[in-house]
Amino acid sequence: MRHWLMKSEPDAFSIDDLARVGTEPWSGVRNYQARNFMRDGMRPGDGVLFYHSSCAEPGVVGIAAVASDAYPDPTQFDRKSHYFDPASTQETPRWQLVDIAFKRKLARTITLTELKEQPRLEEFALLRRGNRLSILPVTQAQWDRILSLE
DNA sequence: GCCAACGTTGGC
DNA sequence: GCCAACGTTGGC
Repeated sequence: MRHWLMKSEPDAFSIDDLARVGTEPWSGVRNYQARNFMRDGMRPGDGVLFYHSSCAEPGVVGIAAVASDAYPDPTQFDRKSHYFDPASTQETPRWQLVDIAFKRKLARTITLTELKEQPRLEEFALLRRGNRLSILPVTQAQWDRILSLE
């Protein structure tokens, strides 16, 4: 089993939203590297750190799990969607997604500030300079270390 | 709101 | 294939 971190802006979709709906198709990813992680890397059951970005207190707020294999993101075909991609066709869809299932909310937010203070997390992709990827791989050691802070 | 760091686009 | 311009992300 692999582990991942997935970012979401809480104003758009928060850990509480995920708790409410239970399972959510992770639509709208329009970055090839992030898509490739979903398409080629993720398997049902993989653990996901749910991260709030672009907010007052950025950090890891909950645990989720990959709940499906990758399949075409329907929003790419929807002309009314913000994520519509005119270059994508039903025959050769460009964008894929996976379903994400709520597991639990953390007792508290493990903040980005705290993560930066951890010497053993220097290699963590989230903390790398200029990182903007919305989906990142997390090693078992990083996963354990981050959750030990809870 | 600012700005650094990227990714993408499109002219050539 | 290069690269400038532009758009986006995301912390602060």
